[in-house]
Amino acid sequence: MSRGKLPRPTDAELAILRVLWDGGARTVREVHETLQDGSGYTTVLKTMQIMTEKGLVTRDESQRAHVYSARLPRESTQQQLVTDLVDRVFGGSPARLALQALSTKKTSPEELAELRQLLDSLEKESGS
Amino acid sequence: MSRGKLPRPTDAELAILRVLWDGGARTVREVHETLQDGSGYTTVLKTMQIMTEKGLVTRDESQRAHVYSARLPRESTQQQLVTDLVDRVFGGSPARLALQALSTKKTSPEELAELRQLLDSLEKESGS
DNA sequence: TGACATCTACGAAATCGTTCGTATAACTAT
DNA sequence: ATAGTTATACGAACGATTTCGTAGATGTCA
Repeated sequence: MSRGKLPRPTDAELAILRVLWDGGARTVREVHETLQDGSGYTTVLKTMQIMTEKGLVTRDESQRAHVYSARLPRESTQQQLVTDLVDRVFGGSPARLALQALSTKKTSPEELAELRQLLDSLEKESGS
Repeated sequence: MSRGKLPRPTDAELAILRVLWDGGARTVREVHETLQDGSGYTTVLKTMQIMTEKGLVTRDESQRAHVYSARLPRESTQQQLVTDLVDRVFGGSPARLALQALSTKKTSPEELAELRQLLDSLEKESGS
């Protein structure tokens, strides 16, 4: 197992991955305490066990309280989910998604500058 | 029913919505023929009936073969799904998602120009 | 009219995601 | 050692999604 493409994480799984991405390796107890949703301890445990089977996380069993880590970095999963959404609802055009995302406003000048920079490098590539 | 916020469409539902967005109002048979996946006729029918209950589509029952239409335009659903993804995996920052989307390349010069134009108008707003 | 085609409605099965109760193992401290 | 705490494992229930078989209604046509 744990070979090949990983499945798209579910909502509950994503919430757990966010905790692992933000804080690094964590035990079930730590994840459960960080998630301040109403879910019970065994619910989080069960979900993390399933995530282990799916290969979404790895775990270190050398201690009594197993220590879980995200298998892929945040950026890989973001990329996967973006590509997925682009294919399913934006006809395969990442630019369409970007336009839609940016039209929600809430973008800081710093982020706008960063985007402009990326646009520059993309145009340089295609225009070379 | 059919009031308030609509649920996030599932994958099968999205495939059907794409057909309705692309081609306008359609009967179950037409949708089924357009979708060249292996799903059976009654599967598509059942899904579209459920979508009617959820309010994702409306239907005209005046003919024997009911005619279905997407309840929301493509853009509204795209917006909903983008906002959803931004909140769930991009810490609420649409610009982060845009950056991730654009770094997949596959963006035409026309789309780049369009993006640059959007950036211009966004910067003008924030800088006013 | 009768045979055939086409459509909706209904319901049931299979799978998945989420939840948690309970059992059991392992550690802690008296 | 014994009681209490904390961990994993297991399995079951529930709802949602996807699938489709079958029944029954409606239309067509020779």
